[in-house]
Amino acid sequence: MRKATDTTLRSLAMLQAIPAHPRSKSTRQIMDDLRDLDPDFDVTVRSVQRSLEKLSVKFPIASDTRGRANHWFWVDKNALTQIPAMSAPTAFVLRLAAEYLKPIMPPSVLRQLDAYFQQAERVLGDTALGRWTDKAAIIRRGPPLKPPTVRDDVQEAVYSALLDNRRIEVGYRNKAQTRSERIVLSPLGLVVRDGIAYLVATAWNYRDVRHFVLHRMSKPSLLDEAAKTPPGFRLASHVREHRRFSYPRSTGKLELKVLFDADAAVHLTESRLAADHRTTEQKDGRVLVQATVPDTNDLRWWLLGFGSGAEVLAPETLRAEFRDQASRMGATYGV
Amino acid sequence: MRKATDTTLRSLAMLQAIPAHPRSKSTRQIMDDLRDLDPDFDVTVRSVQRSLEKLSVKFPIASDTRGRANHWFWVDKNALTQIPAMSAPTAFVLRLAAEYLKPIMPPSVLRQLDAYFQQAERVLGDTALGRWTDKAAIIRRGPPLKPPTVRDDVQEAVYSALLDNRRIEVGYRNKAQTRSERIVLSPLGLVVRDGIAYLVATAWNYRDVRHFVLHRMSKPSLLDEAAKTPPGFRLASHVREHRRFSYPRSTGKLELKVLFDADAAVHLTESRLAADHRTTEQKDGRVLVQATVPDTNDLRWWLLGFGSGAEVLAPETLRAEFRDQASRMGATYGV
DNA sequence: GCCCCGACGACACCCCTCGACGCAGCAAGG
DNA sequence: CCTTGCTGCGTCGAGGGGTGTCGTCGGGGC
Repeated sequence: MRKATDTTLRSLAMLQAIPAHPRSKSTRQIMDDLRDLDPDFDVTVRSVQRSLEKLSVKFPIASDTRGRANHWFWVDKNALTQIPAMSAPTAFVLRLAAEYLKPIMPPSVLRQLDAYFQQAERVLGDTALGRWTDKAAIIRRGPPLKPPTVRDDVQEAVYSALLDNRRIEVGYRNKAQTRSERIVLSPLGLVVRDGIAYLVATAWNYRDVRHFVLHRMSKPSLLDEAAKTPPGFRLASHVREHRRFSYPRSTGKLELKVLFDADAAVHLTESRLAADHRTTEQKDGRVLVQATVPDTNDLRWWLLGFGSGAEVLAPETLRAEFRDQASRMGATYGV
Repeated sequence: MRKATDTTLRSLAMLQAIPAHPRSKSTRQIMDDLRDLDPDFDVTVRSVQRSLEKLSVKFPIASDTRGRANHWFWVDKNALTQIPAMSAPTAFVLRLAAEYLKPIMPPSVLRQLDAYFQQAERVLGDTALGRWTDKAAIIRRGPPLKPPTVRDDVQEAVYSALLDNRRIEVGYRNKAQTRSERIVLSPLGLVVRDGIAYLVATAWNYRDVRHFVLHRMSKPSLLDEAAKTPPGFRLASHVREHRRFSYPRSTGKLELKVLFDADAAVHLTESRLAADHRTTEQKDGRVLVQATVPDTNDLRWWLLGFGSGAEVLAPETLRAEFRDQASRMGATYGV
């Protein structure tokens, strides 16, 4: 009674229906999922059992007899096969990306992507002649700040809470790390800044939105209550307005005019500050950069970094700020 | 005469053996690859033909008759199925990563990973209740510099050249963008810094190692000659030594002591500058940070960014540099 | 023009998968 | 303790689909 069914396709769907290790699915549930996916996959339970058994020989899946039912799961969650296979250039880019992300993302967050990075490694291992560490380098500005570590269970729980829109209870240490108290949070969003992950949330039944860093959380437990979102809350505008994050100084834009030393200007002849970015070389070798940019604290921080290598000409208010900075620095260093 | 062969497994392997669109493989070659992979996959050419035909009904693969042979390829290179299926947390992290990488990687480079990002989007689209743009935000320091665009063909050719260790001929515009000349390069490595991709290479048969930015290249053509590597060249040490990249000021380390304003210190109580990083609060509210760090230009740039919010105490040589900077800034702004 | 190679249609064979049935074991409920 | 229901698993018969083989066709290469 074999119908015009495609075993290959069904096997593929089955492999995708099986969850990774900590979770698992009963044979029956896999069959149901399959039928939901495509009515053509409607086969006997016996067939599903047989297929699973067969696949388990060649794929790292295993079953666990709990009660009277067999529960299936992927043994090695890093085992990742994909179709089509990853190409060498893609693997290369993935490697670059991994290198990039390492210093700025919490390690436990990145571990989610380990499977991809490892596969990239495998692909390159097969293809490349030389050693790949010797073919690519990533350079970032600034000292290599080490992001604090986030506990795996915390991270997973926070993601689940965000995904399912549920409340979560965690232990939260205060800044001095002296004591920890349990709090119930309604997660609103996640913000990552310079390797530090903040959960934007409301506590208990309060209405005010606060920030909780993930690396001070412990012993998470997901609650079955729905998260309470303050009416009209939007993460994007919250981030834009909150001083801890974006630091906009005004909503307007600045008509920036800065004179850069030849050394410092090398950056800016290649990258662009804004769409209307213009550079003109001066007689004295310095480079005048003009651009319309948002008025933020970060802009000041970035410009200050050049020290005497960058002279702000306009707007006058910004020039005044820099004059002020210069005089205060002179004071602290006793010039 | 059917042996104990598994059609499902072979089909899966076949799908992986087929390359994505611009490239393609003949039926014969697919068969050979299959046999190389696993001797059990040894079947007639006819069977391979049949399987391919069947798979092409359900998968976006197509054939192209060139000469007398059929060449197979993936039509939609964004079609990516993987086993096991991507979990929601992984998709979320991938989204975060994408957001992170967008401003600092050349767009054409990132496009290699589109398939992954799109799949993450698909997974989240199924799972998430709300809109995901409203649940995660990435914040970086500094103004959003726009990286220059790299031509797709250039990028692909450069990667291939690096992977196969072959020479490459490209058109290269000079800095003023006035004229372009053809050069033959032996690629040694790729360096990405702040969104700008540099190909580290030697030109023609010269021995000196130079840097070529990818966004000034055009009309690439891969040559069949092997790349010439200067004896003893290692990208990692090259990057470390070359002043355009890493800017180490000395090989030693600095015993850094800096007083930060309370505002500025918020960063440093969470992230760590080095393993031996210590912070102690002073009576006046400022925070003393002590750490042993590498002696680089970037460190200076980063510290300068805080302006009068950070006072370098030790080492004395660095303090002298900052005093010098302060006086020069005072001069330019006429304090 | 000859020859080789690859695609493809046809066909027979038989392995492999599928559904069906039955039995055993376990959990829950009466 | 027995019954009921569900699941796993062994077995069996059927037939469909995968497989090798052969023959034909057509396009390049020499």
